[in-house]
Amino acid sequence: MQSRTPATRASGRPRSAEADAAILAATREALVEQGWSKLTLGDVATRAGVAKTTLYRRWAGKNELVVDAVAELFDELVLPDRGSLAADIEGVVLQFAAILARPEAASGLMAVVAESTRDDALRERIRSSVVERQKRLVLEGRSRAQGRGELPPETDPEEAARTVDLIFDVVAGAVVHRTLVSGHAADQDWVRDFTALLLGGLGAETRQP
Amino acid sequence: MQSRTPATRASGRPRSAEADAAILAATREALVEQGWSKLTLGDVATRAGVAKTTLYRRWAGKNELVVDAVAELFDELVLPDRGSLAADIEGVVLQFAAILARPEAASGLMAVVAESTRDDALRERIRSSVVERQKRLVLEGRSRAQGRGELPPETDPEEAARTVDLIFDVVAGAVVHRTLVSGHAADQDWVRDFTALLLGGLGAETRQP
Amino acid sequence: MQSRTPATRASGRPRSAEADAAILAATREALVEQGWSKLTLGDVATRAGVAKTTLYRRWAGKNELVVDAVAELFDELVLPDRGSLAADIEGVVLQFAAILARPEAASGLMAVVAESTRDDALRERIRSSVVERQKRLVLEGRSRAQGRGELPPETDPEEAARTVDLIFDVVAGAVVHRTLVSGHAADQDWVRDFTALLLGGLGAETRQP
Amino acid sequence: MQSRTPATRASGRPRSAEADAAILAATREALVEQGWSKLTLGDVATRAGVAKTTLYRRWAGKNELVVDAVAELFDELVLPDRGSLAADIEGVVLQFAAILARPEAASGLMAVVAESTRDDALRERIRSSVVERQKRLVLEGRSRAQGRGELPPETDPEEAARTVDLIFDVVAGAVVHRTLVSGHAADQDWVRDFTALLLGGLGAETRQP
DNA sequence: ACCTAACCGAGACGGTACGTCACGTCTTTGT
DNA sequence: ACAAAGACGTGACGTACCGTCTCGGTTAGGT
Repeated sequence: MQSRTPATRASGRPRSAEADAAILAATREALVEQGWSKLTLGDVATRAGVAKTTLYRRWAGKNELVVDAVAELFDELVLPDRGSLAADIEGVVLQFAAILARPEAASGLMAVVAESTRDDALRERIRSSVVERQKRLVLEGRSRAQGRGELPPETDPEEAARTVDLIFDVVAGAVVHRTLVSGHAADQDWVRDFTALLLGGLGAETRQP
Repeated sequence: MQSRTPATRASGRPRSAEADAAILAATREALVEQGWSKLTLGDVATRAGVAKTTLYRRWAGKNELVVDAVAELFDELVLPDRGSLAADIEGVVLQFAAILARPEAASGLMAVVAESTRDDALRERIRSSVVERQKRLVLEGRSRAQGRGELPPETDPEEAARTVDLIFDVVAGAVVHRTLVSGHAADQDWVRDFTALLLGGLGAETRQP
Repeated sequence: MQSRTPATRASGRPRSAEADAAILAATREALVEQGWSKLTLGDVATRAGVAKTTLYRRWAGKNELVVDAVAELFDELVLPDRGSLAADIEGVVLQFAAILARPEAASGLMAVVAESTRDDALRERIRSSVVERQKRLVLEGRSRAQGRGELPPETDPEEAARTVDLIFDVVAGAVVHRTLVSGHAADQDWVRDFTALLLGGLGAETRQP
Repeated sequence: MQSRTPATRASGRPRSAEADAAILAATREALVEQGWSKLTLGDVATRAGVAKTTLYRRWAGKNELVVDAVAELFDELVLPDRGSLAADIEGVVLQFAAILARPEAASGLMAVVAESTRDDALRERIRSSVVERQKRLVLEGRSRAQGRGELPPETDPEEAARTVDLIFDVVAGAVVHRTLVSGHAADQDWVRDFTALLLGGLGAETRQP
């Protein structure tokens, strides 16, 4: 995790860069083993081979640390090109569901969302580093579908933005609710049903004046 | 709350009935003022005019207490009869959004959902006392729409159940995501867009078996 | 145990006589198993097959209960007639040491003595039901020794009383200290040495007015 | 108090030296005001201007703390040189009685002795830090008396040790019993009588083969 | 043969203190 | 100059007993 060059002595502060990665990895590891509420910063520091002070020097607290640790997980999402809008959506929703099914994501993400209801800065941090960052997938999917002729080009840019937001709320919300609240896996069958509903709704919506 | 069996002889001093109500009210009050993470059971006990031990005698911990306190909030949901399925859905979704916008609901609910990712009993408690309990609204709405001829009578009961679950995941999930993650109110306009998407999707789904 | 006044009308159900004995026995049992500091009145009540209320109706608290429970132990002391004052003393001191070596006596007695340093009523209760009650042994021993001609008849009654008190303090104190503080058994050898010292001291004292 | 080994590397912030003294002083203060059974470690910590955790970091519990707090009291004992063995003994016994008459000593000491009947480590702690530590007085008194010719030089070292122990049990035990159980002060008169008895006994004992 | 008052068991109640844990801050020493 | 180690004040935790208070039910007098 930290020893890369055991030959060269590390005088000064060569540590800084590695420490960040080690801490975030340790945070995810601790989330898996203990879950949000039993995760302690002291334990994270120990796992990362770092002093507690070092940790506090870089993050304000548990919330901020976990947001950063969890946000990295979502960067692995990619929009597959399966030939049709429906298939593309199904693919990315399944990936999203797979990430959410991982204990470090589920436990950590919901907890910081809960905290963010009383902490605007935290909500903004979540929005920008988790949500907004993945909106690229919706945009990319739409433009690809437009290229295929499955969707008409948007006319009103403002309404288009509203639709992106709506889709995001529906997709992310439904998968989260299915996985965490209903307690069932968002598996192939469910994703197919859900995608059908979503596409049907979008079609209907776009058809209406 | 949990006593089901008056069959067992009631020996000794009976539990105070008022205490339960006072504790749940105090819990909601504390949720509003402090939020989940700063809510302490000692404080709740004090607010309720009750000893900490009394509280622990009835609830296993913070999680269970908050589930019960929050669950009561959702009992006030009613399905309005506005003449059309779309209007009915808009009405109940707006009510749901209004409850979620209340700080005691948002903070508490998300937190216990986060906790429930590592505690199956807690998830089940949430499901049965919050989610399942409100599924009545979907059922009632559907049967009313069927009466009006807006929806065909279901043929396959199993598929019908799956659809109810799907609707619930989509509605609850979308509203929660909109309110808590995106950080925008689920207002009239948004609800209208969302309802249109949902109904369109359902129509499309039922049309193409 | 303490009811002296049958003057007050005895209406209603009378107190169970068996309960008293059961409670005191249970107290001693609990003292053996848990020791003073871990002895709880709830546990004593359970052992005695009695409700906590019954116990509190009869004793003011742990201290008073333990004094009564322990006091009974010392009633089995008898002054043996072994033919000489020295032998008599050795006999009774050995008996006393044997009682003190029992865990219910040691743990309980020292604890209530400690408590009695801040509670005059408790000290008086200890004095009257434990100490004063056994002073009979000193008196009996002295009169027997006088009968044998080993001790002269007392001339000054006040001084005689003072001597009895002194003997009691020395005997009881020394055995307690040997057993509990020094942590050694007050065995045959020690008792012989101690008795020699005591008798020598008494002889010397009475010789030199 | 307990740290003896500077051999172990001293890393991290060292323990506050002042805290130890403040805690022991606060303990004695609380013993005076509340007595053993109402003394709480939380209160001691508050009085000492120290956190409860600091206290628990250094002492295992109430018992150990009180032993250390009380032990310091006995360090002020000195053997006066009054010219004769009897006078020396009277002097030191009076000092001992004066210490025992102080509420912090009486309440605390008896209580830990009571506890020690079920805790060998505690008894050993009491023995070594209270009892054994003051045995110096007996040794010094004897050697001084031997210098004066009041006592013969000991011949059998083993018997001499036994005698020291016996004297200690008799002196300490008698004073404690007089003070705490009989409830009378160990005043000048009583000490004179007691010393006479003790010296007479020792003389008689040493005279005997 | 009832009354009826005091007893009894059970167990919930408002409290207090416990001993532990994690927090976030602050000294130290070492490199 | 910064990092590790770890002690510090703070405050909540969940538990254990305390001594009191209902409860429903029992048990002996006194009438």
